[in-house]
Amino acid sequence: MESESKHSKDTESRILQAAEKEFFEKGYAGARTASIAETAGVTHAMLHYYFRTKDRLFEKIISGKMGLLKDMLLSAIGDNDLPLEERIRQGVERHFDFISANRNLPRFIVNEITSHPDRIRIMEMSTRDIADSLLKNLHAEIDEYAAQGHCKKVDALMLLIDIVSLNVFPFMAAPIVKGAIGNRFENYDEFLALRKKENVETILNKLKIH
Amino acid sequence: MESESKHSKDTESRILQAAEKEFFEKGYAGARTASIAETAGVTHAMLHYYFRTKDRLFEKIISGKMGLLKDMLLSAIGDNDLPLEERIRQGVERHFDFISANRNLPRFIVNEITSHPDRIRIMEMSTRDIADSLLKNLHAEIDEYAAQGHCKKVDALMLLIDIVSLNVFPFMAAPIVKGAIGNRFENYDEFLALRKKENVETILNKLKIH
DNA sequence: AAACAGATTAACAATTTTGTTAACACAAAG
DNA sequence: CTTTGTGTTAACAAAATTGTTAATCTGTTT
Repeated sequence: MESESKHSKDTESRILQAAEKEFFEKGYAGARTASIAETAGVTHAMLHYYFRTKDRLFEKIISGKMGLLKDMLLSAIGDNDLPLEERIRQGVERHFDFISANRNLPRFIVNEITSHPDRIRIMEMSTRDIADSLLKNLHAEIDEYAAQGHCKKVDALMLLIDIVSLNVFPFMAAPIVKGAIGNRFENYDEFLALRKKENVETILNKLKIH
Repeated sequence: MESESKHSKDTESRILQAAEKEFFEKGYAGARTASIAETAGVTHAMLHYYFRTKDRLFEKIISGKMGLLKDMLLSAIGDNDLPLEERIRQGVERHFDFISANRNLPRFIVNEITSHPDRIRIMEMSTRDIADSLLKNLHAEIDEYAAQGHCKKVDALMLLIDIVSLNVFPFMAAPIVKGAIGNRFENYDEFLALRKKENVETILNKLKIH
């Protein structure tokens, strides 16, 4: 006899979990509340019992994952006291790993932002704040290192966008990249491991003096 | 028998045009046939008259735009007889311009591929074929130039993915990038112009010997 | 002009999806 | 052991979306 048979308080979190999966995979419009409920193993009435509407459930997911966009950007730049080059190497790697651990987060965010521009205008602002504080530091550091002749004077904003572009693409466009690489790799993760190294080199290469 | 359109202009193409916009913006699930009809300036019955179902209309759009994915990859590498470096510069620029002229095509394709993996498995194959023939040439050329000491020996596949990553991202993630750049530029197109140059340099920098 | 054929519309029907309600189950407290 | 409150369910209702039909219009053909 399982004690979790009827009155289990974890149905709410089960719904959230199932909803996250559904929303991430199919987007807001494509997600079906019935499908979410089925995945969670409950009636779809429960979904309304806990979250009133599909919209409010979606908002719960959004606000929960919103901080991750922040982390996604922040993880691109290390925060310790290593030499700049090493910090950037670590930053790129951490950023790559972060996206790897949240593979469909970028696509989801981009999608919902473009199809509901109003709903998430807050995010645009917060993105700006994060990027601003991030870039102010990075920009100053690069200038300092460049003045000392240790690296080229590259634009911090462009460098940040380079990092995010290179790291996000192999996950966001995974099905297409998979098609392009064909059978050159055992599996996709093997390719990703190489890609991570390649991205680090590409970024550091932009800083090298030659 | 040549006179196909009896009454109004070509409503069929107007519907197709409106449908493309709707599908590209909101994806298959988010698109509304009524909205498409309204944009086209006709009753939504016309949509069914010409295309039976939403599904068949979608397929029409897909097959029509499918060749563009091909072009998108092919445009990444020039096809004339300039020196390799110049060819790549031209290729990157043409690729950038192509995406710029089809700004939401990448997001659309990626989305539909991930939410209907079965429907478009053909594309995975064709992508592979294109990439294969493209890379075979590029790979040989890079090796040749590298042997002559004109450039570093970089992996052609990685270079291709670099190009596509860097060029696609500022369009695919436009709302987020817009947030990040804040008020550093007059408008987004001004940023894009600089970004295009930056991408060319980033790619060519990977080939330079130092 | 009459007949004809494709194009168009409005009203309607079917289906899908979301949201609600009322009854029921069960554990804990009085 | 009743009461009480929350969790649960099935059946229902409402809304939204897709798909259909029959009647109408318009240009073309005979």
